[in-house]
Amino acid sequence: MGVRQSSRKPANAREQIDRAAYELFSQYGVRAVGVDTLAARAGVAKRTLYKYYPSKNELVLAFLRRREELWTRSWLQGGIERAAVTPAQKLLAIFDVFDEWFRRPDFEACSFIKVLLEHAESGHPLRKASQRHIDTIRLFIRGLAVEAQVPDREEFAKQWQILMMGSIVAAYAGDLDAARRTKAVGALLLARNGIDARPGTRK
Amino acid sequence: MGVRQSSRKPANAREQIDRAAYELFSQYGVRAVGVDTLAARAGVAKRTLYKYYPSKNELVLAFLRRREELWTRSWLQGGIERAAVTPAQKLLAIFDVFDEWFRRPDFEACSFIKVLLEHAESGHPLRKASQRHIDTIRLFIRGLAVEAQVPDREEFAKQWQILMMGSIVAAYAGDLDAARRTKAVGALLLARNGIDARPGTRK
DNA sequence: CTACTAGTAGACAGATCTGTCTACCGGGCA
DNA sequence: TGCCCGGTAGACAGATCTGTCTACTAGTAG
Repeated sequence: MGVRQSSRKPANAREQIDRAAYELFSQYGVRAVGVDTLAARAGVAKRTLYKYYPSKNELVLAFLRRREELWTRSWLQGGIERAAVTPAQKLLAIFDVFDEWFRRPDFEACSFIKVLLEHAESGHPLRKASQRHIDTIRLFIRGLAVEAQVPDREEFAKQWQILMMGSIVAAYAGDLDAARRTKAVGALLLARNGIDARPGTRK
Repeated sequence: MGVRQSSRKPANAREQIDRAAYELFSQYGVRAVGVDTLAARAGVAKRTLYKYYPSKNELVLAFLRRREELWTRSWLQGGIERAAVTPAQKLLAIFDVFDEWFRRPDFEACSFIKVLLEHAESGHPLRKASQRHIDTIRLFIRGLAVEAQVPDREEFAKQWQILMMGSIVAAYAGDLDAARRTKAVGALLLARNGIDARPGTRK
């Protein structure tokens, strides 16, 4: 029975694996999902999975890379670019994008934070990878800060990321308005840095 | 050999269990620590453990309660009371206490956040318990906001907690100065609410 | 046709997880 | 003396976890 489907859907087993990993890991966390569950969800034999990824760890690393591509770049950065024009407006638009995200019934929080908190051992490859992905996001913020001509870019970017991560955790803890609330604090921080993000310019 | 020690250290098996649970769960997270490891660390038979707690879940709930007592009340609230006098100063002192915490080599982040993020299922008892413990902290903040005569206490408390949680995650991701950075943002938020926390009054 | 490639199904090993159970020990107490 | 009580050590059941392996199949290229 299962045999027949192989000809109907031979479409890259690898892509199926990556998709399933993305769905399951981002929703439930990497510790909570086993490779059997994963293979089943991907509609793929466990053997095939281990052909592409020599260990679950490698698969998780690939998941984190995919998360950066789909979540960080496509969804977050893309959403911001679409929503705002000036760099200061883009910074604030992060929280508009978050606002919609927090209200989705399947809101899953940030995978990088989740993986980071799941691994206490400081040298663990998954922990280090999560840190790097978090750094990547901060570098993006820093870029916007530079464009916005914030005096101390580094300090500002770190503060802004603290706001972002705090709002995500708060939303996961049940505060659906966390994005709106955090945006207000962000506006204060921008103002303190001499940036007025709400000029007469439309949108 | 192990027999002899029982008479030397009969001191409440239960207390030993609670201590071990606190150490291991707070450091490594609840999913990462099994009951065997826990019983071994407590120097107690697994049977004894299951006598006091009918399941691991119950043990984790007890751990969270203990965490609230030791971390939230004793350490955090106690530290704040000791460090500051006025409510506004107390709010800012949170980040002084955090600053020292973040620099400890065994900095373990917030157990409530960890447990929350480890359990995706919205109705899960551990998730709900974590949310309640996070609520407790916010109520404490809210109390300080009331004392400080902040106009909108609820909104302020939620924003302040976002700052707190964001700084903890940032510190766990490697930013040792997260507390100092966040304190600066907190000062902005206080100022916006008409509170000047840095009067001539000493300390 | 042959050989190769990509994949399947699923058994298996060995570790680890939660939770239960038996058999035992030693001190306090009536 | 006899009995209970708190605790120990560790075997066990059954699930689940990562990772390996065999035997098979279907499609494709030469």
